Amino acid sequence: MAARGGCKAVVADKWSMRVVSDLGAGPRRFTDLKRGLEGISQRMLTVTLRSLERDGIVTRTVLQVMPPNVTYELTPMGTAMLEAATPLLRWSTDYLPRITEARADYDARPGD
Amino acid sequence: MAARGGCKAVVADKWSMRVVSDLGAGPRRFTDLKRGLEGISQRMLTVTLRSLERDGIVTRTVLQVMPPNVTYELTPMGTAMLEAATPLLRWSTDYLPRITEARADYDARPGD
DNA sequence: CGGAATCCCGCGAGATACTG
DNA sequence: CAGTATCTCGCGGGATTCCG
Repeated sequence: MAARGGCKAVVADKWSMRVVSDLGAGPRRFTDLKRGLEGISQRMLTVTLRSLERDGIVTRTVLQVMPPNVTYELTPMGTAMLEAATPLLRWSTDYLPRITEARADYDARPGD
Repeated sequence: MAARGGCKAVVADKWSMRVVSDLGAGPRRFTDLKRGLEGISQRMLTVTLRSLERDGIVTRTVLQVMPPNVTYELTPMGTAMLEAATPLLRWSTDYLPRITEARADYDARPGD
């Protein structure tokens, strides 16, 4: 998916799907998103949001005040993407236990 | 999705989804997969397949002959994953033109 | 608050060579 | 054919600092 030229594909990116998923619940501010995404650095959130904005997945709305107020929101295209991704997200949560189990089995095998 | 401990998540990996997608059409041999995946190196295909096997997404069947004959195939879990991913795969092909366009727009903007 | 800029390190991954 | 082993390099991404 659109992976040419060193730019990362949306779905092949570690954080993009999670950000989009979080934004599915409605518009969020930068700091709120950061709080929700355990383990993301400030830099990566910025980079991820810029990329999503560039791809037309989210909009960025700046209120010129002090302190700044920046809100992110899914575009219709972003909403469509989240809807398309929902079955896979469900699969990942449903099957996580089985994957964990499969890994344990694999790692426990004689392995020569 | 199962991203703890330095192991890469299946969907957040550059090649996993494409391999699974290719295997959706039926069992394939190593070299056939490699031919189908433009740009993948031999090493990355090996690594990707090992990871998918470990996660219980594909099976690896070895015929002990010379030259070797190794066939990969989706497990039921792998098939379930592919089915869950289908809407997102469709989205990505459907919307690729719009993403490309959005990027061009973004890059063409005054940019301050 | 929401960034941008800079520094820096580890690992992701290509290239190449060797094997059952 | 289908790998493994090694070496190497680039860049993904964390930590830190500064700014409007």
